[in-house]
Amino acid sequence: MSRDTLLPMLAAYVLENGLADVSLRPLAKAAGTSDRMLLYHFGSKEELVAALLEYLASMYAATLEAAFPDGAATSRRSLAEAVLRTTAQPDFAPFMRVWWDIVAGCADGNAHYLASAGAMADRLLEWIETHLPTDDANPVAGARAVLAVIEGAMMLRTIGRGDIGEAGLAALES
Amino acid sequence: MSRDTLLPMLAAYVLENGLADVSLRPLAKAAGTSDRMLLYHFGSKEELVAALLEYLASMYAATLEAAFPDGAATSRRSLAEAVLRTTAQPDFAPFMRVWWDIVAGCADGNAHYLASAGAMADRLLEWIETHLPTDDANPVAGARAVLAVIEGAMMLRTIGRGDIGEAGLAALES
DNA sequence: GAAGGTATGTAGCGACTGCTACACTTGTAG
DNA sequence: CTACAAGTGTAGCAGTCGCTACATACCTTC
Repeated sequence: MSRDTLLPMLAAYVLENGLADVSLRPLAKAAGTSDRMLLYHFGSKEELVAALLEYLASMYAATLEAAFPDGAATSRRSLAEAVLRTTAQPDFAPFMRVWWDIVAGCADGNAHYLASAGAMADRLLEWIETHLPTDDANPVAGARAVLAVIEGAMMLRTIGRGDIGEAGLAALES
Repeated sequence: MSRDTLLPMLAAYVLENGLADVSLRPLAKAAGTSDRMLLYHFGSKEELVAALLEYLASMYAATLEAAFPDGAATSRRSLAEAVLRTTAQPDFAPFMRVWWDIVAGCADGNAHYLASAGAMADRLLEWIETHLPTDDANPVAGARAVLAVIEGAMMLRTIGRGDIGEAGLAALES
């Protein structure tokens, strides 16, 4: 049982139960070990969470290409719609919950959370940029516009205002 | 010492220290009372937090008109920029931290958080709608577009990617 | 076979959590 | 003046938290 064998199980537990209120003993139980051993391997809870965030970010990067529709979109808006549709799938919900825990952690000023969230946003931005319509006049600006609208719509959906978010996609029609 | 005299002090403490990990004893100390009395007045921690969320939402509504620039904007984009500029002020930071705690709570499925967050989003949407350029062709759709882009930009700023959010404002140019 | 690092189990520390039991003082209504 | 509800202080319950001390295995290297 090393970090590498532990991390996938820890990540699975966190995706199922959230990251905000995670504690060592249930986490250890889910991974078939003890809090004692988690601290042995990771040094402290803080370092464990940092490793976990890094792992989640890499997991996210690996999943991106597989989980999201591929091929170039026909418009900025349809690309945004496709991403939103994908993140609305039930299997995506656990990740979304963890995502907002991470954002809240960033708002608290936690550097580990900031690094992880930034990496994930950058990865999605890059993915968007490569999947814009091939005739997009300004892919760099376009990707940022799409990302901002997507994230806003995802947040609005999270707080029960998905209708506003969907209507907001109209911002991408130009 | 009733609920009504307690709530402003409790809200002040939460704005200073976040909502996610709040606990009764420090909260009581900040309000000059005891955990015993908080439970006496509110029944349970859950009901206390529910009352607090409602209070924060009403506080937000009352602040909106005062804190944000008034008058009609010259364009959707300049309106979004003005709101973003306001929420970037340091005095706004405490509220933003609590805001992301609330969003994370929504992602957890907490009904009280959902109600509060929804109310605040609706209020901001309404404010945006009334401050759009007077010649906006479609204020209803425009307000939703502006809100989605704003929220996305705020989230990106929170995770240290404010540059992406600002570039994303270009989505509002049509 | 001795030595020494790696790994693991058991037990417990002090601090904190939400909450409650009990006693006590008020303020007010009959 | 009495009765009774509202309000408040003290103390403590059972549980969880991150973390540590201590002992014991194992497995490799000399």
